[in-house]
Amino acid sequence: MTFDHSEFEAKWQKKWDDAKLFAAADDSGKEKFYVLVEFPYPSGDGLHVGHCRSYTALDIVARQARMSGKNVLFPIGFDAFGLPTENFAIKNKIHPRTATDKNIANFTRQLKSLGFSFDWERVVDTTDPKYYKWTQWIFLKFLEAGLAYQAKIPINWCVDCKIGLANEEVVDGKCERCGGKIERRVKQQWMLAITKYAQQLLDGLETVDFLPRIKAQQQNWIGRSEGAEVDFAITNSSEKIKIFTTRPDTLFGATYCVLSPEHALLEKLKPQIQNWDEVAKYISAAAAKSDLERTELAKEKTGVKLAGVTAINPVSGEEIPIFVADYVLASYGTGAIMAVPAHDQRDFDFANAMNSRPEIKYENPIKIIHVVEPENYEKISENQVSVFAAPAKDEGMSPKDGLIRMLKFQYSEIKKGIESHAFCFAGDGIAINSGQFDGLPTAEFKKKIITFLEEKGVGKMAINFKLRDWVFSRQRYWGEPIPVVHCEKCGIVPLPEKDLPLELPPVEKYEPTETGESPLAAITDWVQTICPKCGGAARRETDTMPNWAGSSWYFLRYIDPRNNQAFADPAKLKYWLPVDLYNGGMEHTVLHLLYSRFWHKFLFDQKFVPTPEPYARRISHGMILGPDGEKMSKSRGNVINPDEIVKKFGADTLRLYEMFIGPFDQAASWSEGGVAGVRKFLEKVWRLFEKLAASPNPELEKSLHKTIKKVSQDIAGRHFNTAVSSLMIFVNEATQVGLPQNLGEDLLRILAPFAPHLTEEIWVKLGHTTSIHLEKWPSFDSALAKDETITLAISVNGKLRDTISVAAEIGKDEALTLAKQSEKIQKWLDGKEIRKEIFVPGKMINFVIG
RNA sequence: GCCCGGGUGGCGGAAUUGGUAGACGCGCACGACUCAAAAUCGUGUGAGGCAACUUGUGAGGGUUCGAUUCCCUCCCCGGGCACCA
Repeated sequence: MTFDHSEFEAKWQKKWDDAKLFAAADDSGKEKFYVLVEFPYPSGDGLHVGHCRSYTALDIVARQARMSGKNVLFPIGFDAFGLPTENFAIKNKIHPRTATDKNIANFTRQLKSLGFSFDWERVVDTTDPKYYKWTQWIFLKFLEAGLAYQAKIPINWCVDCKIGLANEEVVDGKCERCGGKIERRVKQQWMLAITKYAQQLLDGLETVDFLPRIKAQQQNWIGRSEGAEVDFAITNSSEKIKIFTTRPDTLFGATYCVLSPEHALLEKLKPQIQNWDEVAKYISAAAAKSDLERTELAKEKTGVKLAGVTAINPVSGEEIPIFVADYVLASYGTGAIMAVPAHDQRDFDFANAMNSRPEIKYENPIKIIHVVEPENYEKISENQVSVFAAPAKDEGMSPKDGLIRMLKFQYSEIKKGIESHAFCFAGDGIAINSGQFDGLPTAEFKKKIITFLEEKGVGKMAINFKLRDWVFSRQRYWGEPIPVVHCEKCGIVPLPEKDLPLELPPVEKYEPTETGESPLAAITDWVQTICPKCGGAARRETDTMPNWAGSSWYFLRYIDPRNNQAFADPAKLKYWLPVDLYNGGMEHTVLHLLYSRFWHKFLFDQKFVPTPEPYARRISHGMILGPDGEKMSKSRGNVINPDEIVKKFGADTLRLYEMFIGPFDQAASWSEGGVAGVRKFLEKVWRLFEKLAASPNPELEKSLHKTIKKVSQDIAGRHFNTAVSSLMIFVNEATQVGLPQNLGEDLLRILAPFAPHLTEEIWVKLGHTTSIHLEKWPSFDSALAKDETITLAISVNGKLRDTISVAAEIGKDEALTLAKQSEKIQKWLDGKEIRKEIFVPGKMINFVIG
């Protein structure tokens, strides 16, 4: 009557495994197709239904590609270094190696229980020394190229994890993993110079097919802005302030400069700064604040005016004050700015804050000089303007009109030479109060002023990125050891290649230390070593790599996973690269995805890989939320365990349900009822084959061809939900009229990638001796997939009034004649003049009447 | 504030070179089978209306013979970035 999935799912999984049915061949004459899913972090919690969504979708793509004659590489592995395992190991007093092996075994069991067509011959594990030998090797290449370096810098220190973090790992001022507090700590750290690749990482995005939101997020993170670097001379000093601005056209309005509290110039100017005590106090107060505090307290701007030191505006020649203020960041641009309070919101706020202090207000208030007038007042948006005090409300005038009236009045005063402290305008426009440049539109002004500055030797065109170099050191045990030694004589000495891998030593205690040193530092006989260069005493580096290291190149290792001479054979790399389709979570867009593109671009420049980009196409799946519509979490108690669904309903049901749940790239809530509905569909399929129809059915054959067409197109477009629904429609129809075997076999073929176990079981029951998964993907006959008769909609004045059934190829005249014969239509047309008759072939007719 | 998504029945969602809104599934109602229930099968199901018909895709405008789809203004939800000069 119905089927018991437990009777055949495990059976087929084992048979496919034993037969190595899905192993990719490196020497195939077929067209290659590399399908990649982000390899999981084998956590103690086991597989998440979110993994299943991603893996099932790409499994379908991989299976369909195989059936269509492609040589498919669909690998899987484990990204197993990382904090949760280490913390689990510490808590339960077991070695992280043991915990990792156990977790990998559990994940493998779960992945196999879902029937994914992974190539199990190519599994990689980032914590395997045979694997991380090459992670270390790539690190040494970075070192050789000068892109890995040590720096003493303030880093993001997670208090709970006791570990330094990259900027990318800090979310809302908190640790990306544990959500704990971040402190600033100055530490000697290994860095990777990802900023050297900022432009390439940006340009590369134009050459690949990434989902628009992924591309936008990467662009956002890289944060390129174009502008100018300008030197401001300092009175009575040979020093100068180098500033970066994106608005060099507002240079005539620069009425003060600001240095960030960390700026090196402050120390140099110390002898001239008359209020050094006050300045020093401000600097140390700023240093004590965390980044989060700095931005949280951003509402009120603070700062100190340097007494006895001023700068010279290079175009106006005006002497202007210098401030130190923490609204200027040391890490961006040159760490110093020219401030244009008339055209920058932040500078305007700061100027107002300072001008409210009596000692500044009465002595020497900050000038607010407007140098840009809006070109078209009607077009300005309200958020380009900020005002010191809201203008008086006028009866019957919209806020925007009030604003425009105020601006027009203010600018007429400004042009009379009166300074206005009332407002700031941040938009583009036409230059005023800018000497010879008056009348120039913003864009043109920018070009001209840069040329002018270059000729005068006080500035140049400049580009800045928000992207910072990658903090690559971690002070924990469970990561790849950084393969260098510190020699008193020779300095930093890389380990020779023959000494790789540098394995993690066994250790008694892998707890993090309070001092912020790696647990490895305590293993004296491992730390103390000899210098490979001079043979003298040396100390090993005790920091390890971040968990992003191993995942930055794993897709390369899949191509040649057992190679001991190289990370992969160049000929194999040339055959398989780039990855044709890569799917993963949105949460990795500015972490893993950016890092791995960076590593790949570096390896390309070093001629180790044949393509400049690793991934030709990147897509992303939406999250699966709990039945309550909230993110699944243990504390909410809304976690769905795939094991339970597989046990109760079967792997095919879980797979099919997760495809049917909604559009692949959008978030979707779990629904128990939906799972049951999909299971019912599969039972319907089963019953259909228990009693096949004897006679052929041309009508049903037409439907089948339509279904083949739709499913093929939907897999290509990754509309898995509608592919499932079209399969349901066909099965419903077949249930009504009976399914002949020849049509049933094609149904099984197109259902096979979705429900591999059930289709294999039925296939064999039909008497076949080879696997359905070796079958050819059916092609459809366009003539059969087309309808001979169609329903033509007839509307009057755009409103549907009747439908008629006609031949698909019907012409306009004939259709109109038939339409006019309809009683319903006659009623609407009766006594009215037909002004227009519109005929859309195959779709509809519209009568426009008076 | 800026940059991406998204807003359609009781629910998940379908339909966009503009052309019958609500496919498919869930839920619900009724019917068949059954002593009964479950399962299964069948019928119906946006709202209002006996019906003719009216109305309906976040709100309001616009273009069009015709708008979920295109344009303008705005609201709400989700994600990312944010004192980035």
